Amino acid sequence: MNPQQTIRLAVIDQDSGFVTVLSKRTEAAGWQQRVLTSAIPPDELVAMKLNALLIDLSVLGDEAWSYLERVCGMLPDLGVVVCAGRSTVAQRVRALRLGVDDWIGKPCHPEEVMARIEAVSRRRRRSRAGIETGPLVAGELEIRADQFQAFVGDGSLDLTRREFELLQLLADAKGQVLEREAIYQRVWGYAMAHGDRSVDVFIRKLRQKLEKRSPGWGYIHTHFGVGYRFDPEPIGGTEPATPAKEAAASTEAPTGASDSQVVHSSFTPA
Amino acid sequence: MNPQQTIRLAVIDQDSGFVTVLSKRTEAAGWQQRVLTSAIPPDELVAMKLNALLIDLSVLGDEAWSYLERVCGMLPDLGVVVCAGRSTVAQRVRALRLGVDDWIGKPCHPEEVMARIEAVSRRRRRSRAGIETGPLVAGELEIRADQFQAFVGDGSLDLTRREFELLQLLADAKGQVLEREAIYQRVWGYAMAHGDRSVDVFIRKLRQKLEKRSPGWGYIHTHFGVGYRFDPEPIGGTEPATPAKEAAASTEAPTGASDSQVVHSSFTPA
DNA sequence: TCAGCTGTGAAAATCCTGTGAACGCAGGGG
DNA sequence: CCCCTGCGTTCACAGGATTTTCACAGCTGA
Repeated sequence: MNPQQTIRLAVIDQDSGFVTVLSKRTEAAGWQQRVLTSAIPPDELVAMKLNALLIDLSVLGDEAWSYLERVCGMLPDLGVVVCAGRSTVAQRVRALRLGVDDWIGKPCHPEEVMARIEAVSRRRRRSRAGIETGPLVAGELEIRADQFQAFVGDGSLDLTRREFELLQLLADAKGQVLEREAIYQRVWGYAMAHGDRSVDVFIRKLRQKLEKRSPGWGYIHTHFGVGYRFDPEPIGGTEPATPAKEAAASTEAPTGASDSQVVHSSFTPA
Repeated sequence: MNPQQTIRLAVIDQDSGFVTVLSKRTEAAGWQQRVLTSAIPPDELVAMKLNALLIDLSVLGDEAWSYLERVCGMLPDLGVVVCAGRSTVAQRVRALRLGVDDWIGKPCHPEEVMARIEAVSRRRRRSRAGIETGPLVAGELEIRADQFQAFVGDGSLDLTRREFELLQLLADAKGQVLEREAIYQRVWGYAMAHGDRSVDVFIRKLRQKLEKRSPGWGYIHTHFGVGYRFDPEPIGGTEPATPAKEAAASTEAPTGASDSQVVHSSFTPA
């Protein structure tokens, strides 16, 4: 049901006409997109958790090659597409050898740009899928996306598809509070009907299974009136046998001082 | 691992001038290259263990799209680059969406063609490499790709073509859950029609044959709502001859290897 | 304390997979 | 040329597994 992963794209371009047209299409396609008018440090790109980047060469100026080299070096899993008005074979070859995935000449058709970006991120994903996709680890939990399975210390957790996708989503956004609407949208793939409690029910199932296999850890925290947050935290430690009673009463952990930002549904692509 | 893997390229093109020039360069670069003047069945491409393919669209004629779909479907780890004399945006988009990795217009510079092929195959290092060396062994099963046959301890399993390809695909991805769509795409070569149950039927046939020749082993596991996973695991400790419902009834195996979500192939008491 | 949320347990509704069997097709033999 | 056989595909059904829905109880925060 989820073969097509949403594309998280950043566009670095000053050609507002082009960007506007492209944005309209990407939005319609449900991509998450961020537009920038100048180059930003590669580490900020890392933080954006992108899977594709479209850069107009002219924005980069003299730094172009070194910038591309750094970006490709630091984000080996990012699909990088460069576009440029005029270019020579030598430039294109140089960029491609540097690690850039595709080069498109301008003017170009937005549809083709999108198709190429899709191709590039498809390839990245595939190449990572089988080999050494570092499993997501949290607390005693380990999630392997390629196996559709989650593991706790002594074996695999027995999760259904929805449970797994929900857990994966939460764990992927570790530390962030996700609103129900956003969760529903991303796991179920469409908007949540008014009064739907499915998310709550699945949260409960996850909590039960997690508590059973990995007692003494609080994994999923409720934010009243908002949603849920995943954050593995060993609980007090006196009563591991206590049922799914949450540590919601206890005030916030000292660790998560940084991001208590809520992810709103409006940020979520279809 | 070697960062720079030799590229094994096949070129399908009738433009001898272009091919000659390109060959000179690829040879100088140490690539292994095979030149063909007409399309060959995707399974023969599989046998060639390529990591990149360059096709001139005009060679394909009317079959172009279905051929590309089959090739991209059956060889998801292959970098496919299409080149063509004249083309429209719609054609390029269609090809890219079909799974083609790059599209180059002719005339083009050989150096750029090579750079693009490199870019496309850059991330295609798969663990398949190790498998080529010897037969794939799993449980009591041994699969020899070169002979198109599978063996259990005392003799060969006779599998039909589809059965063999399915088994090979699964075993190749031992431990990973493969979704039905992905399986179908890779074995049949094109997208699965909605409601098609062929995969399930072949899984059953495989399970029957495996259980008959190698009882007491669970080879193919079902992940409900997702797909199948190949992983040889001896069932129950003591009585391989009676895989009744006991296995399912047992709550949790402390060993952790077993997973009650997984439906083991069980033979029905007639 | 109150209205609004969330946790829970269980029933009801859906969806998914295993299975047996029929169908159509292609190749080989008679 | 026709029949037989092996293979791949399709169908319909049954039994389960999973998801959704509901009603109610327990909490939360103002």
